[in-house]
Amino acid sequence: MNLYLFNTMSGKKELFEPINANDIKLYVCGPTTYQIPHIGNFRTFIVFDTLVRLLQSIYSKVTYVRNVTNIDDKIIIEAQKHEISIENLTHNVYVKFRDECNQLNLLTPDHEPHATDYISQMIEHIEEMIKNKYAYVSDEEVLFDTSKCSKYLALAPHERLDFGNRVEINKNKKNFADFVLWKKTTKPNWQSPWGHGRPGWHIECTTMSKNLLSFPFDIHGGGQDLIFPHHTNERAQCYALHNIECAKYWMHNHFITIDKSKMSKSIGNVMYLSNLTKKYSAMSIKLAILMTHYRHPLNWKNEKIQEAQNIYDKWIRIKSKYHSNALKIDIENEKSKFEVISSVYEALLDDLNTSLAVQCLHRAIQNCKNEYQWQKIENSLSLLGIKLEAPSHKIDEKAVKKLIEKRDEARKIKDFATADSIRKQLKLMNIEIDDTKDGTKWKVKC
RNA sequence: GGCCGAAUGGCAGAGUGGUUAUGCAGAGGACUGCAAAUCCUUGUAUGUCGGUUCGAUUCCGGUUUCGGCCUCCA
Repeated sequence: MNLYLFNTMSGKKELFEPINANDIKLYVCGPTTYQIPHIGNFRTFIVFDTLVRLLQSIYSKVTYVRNVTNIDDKIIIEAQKHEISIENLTHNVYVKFRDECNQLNLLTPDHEPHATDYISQMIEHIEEMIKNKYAYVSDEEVLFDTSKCSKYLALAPHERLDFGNRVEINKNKKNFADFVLWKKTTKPNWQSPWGHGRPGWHIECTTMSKNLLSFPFDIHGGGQDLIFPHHTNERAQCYALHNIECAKYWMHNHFITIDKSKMSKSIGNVMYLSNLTKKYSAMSIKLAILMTHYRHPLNWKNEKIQEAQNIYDKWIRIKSKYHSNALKIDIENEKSKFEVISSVYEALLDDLNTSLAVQCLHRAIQNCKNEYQWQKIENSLSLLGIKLEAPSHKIDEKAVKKLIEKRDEARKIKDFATADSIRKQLKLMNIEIDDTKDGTKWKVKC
């Protein structure tokens, strides 16, 4: 069983060979909790959720870390805007974020470190970098000296470091690409050897990954836009501390676009899960995202979610067939609980080809003959983190049954006008009915 | 400007040097009082110009268009 992953570092699909097969270590850059993440942000978390599930199916232990950046300029601005404390803002956003993760059936990471819990370790690391001559202190900040890192642009070889005309030049910097490790500020502030201030963005991830996973770890993931400068700088910082690569494999997902423009808060073309779930189920939104390969752009359209919703609804209907005993067979042992559709698995092992995996699922579902095979299909779906569950609504069952009885009576005396009007009434209650040989069945519309 | 990526049927989207996936939508049929669902049948595609090849959607080169990164970013 070989897992191939596209490594940004080499620009190629590579055979995944773990550093230690007894404990696979994965770090994914998580949300900055100034605003609830939009669906584009969630693409990353959905993609790496699938990766973690796949890794868990192969290896006995997977340590998954996804951080929470809870200190950042944007957070400070947002808190001021709403006249609330930074702690309140970041906590509120984090709670909502976790709720949306649950709706999307995302695994809870083994560690979800909050940046503010690691300030003292960040300070230690910055001190060490200064000692190793990779960092220097200016009037305003502590800066990282990128010229000391010979392979600084290894992850992003196409970047150029001579575009000074595009950005305001910071006179304190020795090199244009140098970045901030510690910024001297009064609000919010932590004490440090360089005075009051707060850490730079890049050191946060380095410190958290070092503390929870140690270097080097297996996989570092995130959105494509983090390649430069964030991940480039994380690499550089690890070199400054240990003179090694921090991660063996770097994985980056492409963006969600709307009208071909990247979905981003700065453009303002964002979609939020809470809006989408008013019309579509969270699972079908997840399915819609997994129907495109993670390294390809995903242009968001309502038609696309509707398609996923149609597919998901159909799967729910098919599932109910296998729970009706009609096709039940004896399952010999517990084995089928762990078996998956091999074509689905192979697709996932090939650089997480979730799109192909869904297509293989269509075929498997089409050919499914018995409950044993259905179990394999559900196992395969769970590799994608997709649960087949009809949404639960508060329904007055008695009222529904009464209406259906009334309709059946009308049908018996061929009063179809009354029968149809009752059906309309039920439809308004979000109830779908189905006239079968065994009588009228009803269910809540997905 | 530098670099990178993409281009496939109505839509979405994989794979593949030769038999042209798959899904959604559409059309026709079966079933049904009518629906819904289900089943059967069905059409349409590889941006453009060259090259390599017996054969290219696939490999190579040019070109066009779109998008991304270039210290806000998933």
